[in-house]
Amino acid sequence: MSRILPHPTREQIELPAVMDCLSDPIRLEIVYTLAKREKEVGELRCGDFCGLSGKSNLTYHFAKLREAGLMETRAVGTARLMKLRREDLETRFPGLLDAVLAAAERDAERLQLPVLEFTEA
Amino acid sequence: MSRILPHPTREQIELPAVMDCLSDPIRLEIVYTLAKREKEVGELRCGDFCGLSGKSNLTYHFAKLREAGLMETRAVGTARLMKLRREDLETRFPGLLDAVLAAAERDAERLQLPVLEFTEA
DNA sequence: CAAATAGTTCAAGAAATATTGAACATTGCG
DNA sequence: CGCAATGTTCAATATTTCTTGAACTATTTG
Repeated sequence: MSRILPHPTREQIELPAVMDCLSDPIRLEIVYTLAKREKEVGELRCGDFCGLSGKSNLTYHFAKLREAGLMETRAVGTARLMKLRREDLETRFPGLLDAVLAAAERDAERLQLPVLEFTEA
Repeated sequence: MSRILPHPTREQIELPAVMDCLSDPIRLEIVYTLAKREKEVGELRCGDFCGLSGKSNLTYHFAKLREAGLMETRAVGTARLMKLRREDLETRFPGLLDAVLAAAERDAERLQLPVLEFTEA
């Protein structure tokens, strides 16, 4: 379990890698969920997505998202807390993430995205 | 050479397929070029992209773009004329294409996209 | 310390994508 | 008609990407 997870700097974020991340159903759902719930809870854990796939497969997708610069991961105890790199993405590619999220929202049903309204704790 | 090329209707355009198209360097360059040059020349031909790859490979990528609903292809004589389905994309996923194109424009050099300023005929 | 929890790593296999080249089809032109 | 030009098709291969499970590491808790 590596202590230091490599993240690209803002400038190192590449468009094709970002697009590729968002073209995969599992990763799109992760990003969508992260975006939807970041207002309530700042960060989510790996385990919050166990419904999507097995743990090792999730590790794989999370690595892709992190390496592409879409999210930031920090280790806290035995958990990994993740959040979207909204600002970096917005600075690097203005409007892109929002457009994708809005598109996903529109097609939520078609994409079988989770219904995440007011999940009051 | 099939006479009838299948295109999805506007409503049938799927987000993951669109994102996937735009995550491939060759296809992104095609879309970018199409977008940049549609003001001068309405449509481009397959042959206009021979620099990118071999003809049969281009046929493959064009099919992906067409089947994903990003572009429209019509046969004129022995040529295939293609154009972006801007309106359909804008209606279906507002702001998405523009955000991607703007991102590509910003990174044109990094992505090694062709310099397409005023190519006066 | 022992057990439980959370996630990683690695290797293997499955599946999807991309690339090539040779043969073919259509159309335009002399 | 016959040849050149423009693409398509198909099959084979190469490459990449995704998925799985077993073994492992680190951290917390009792």
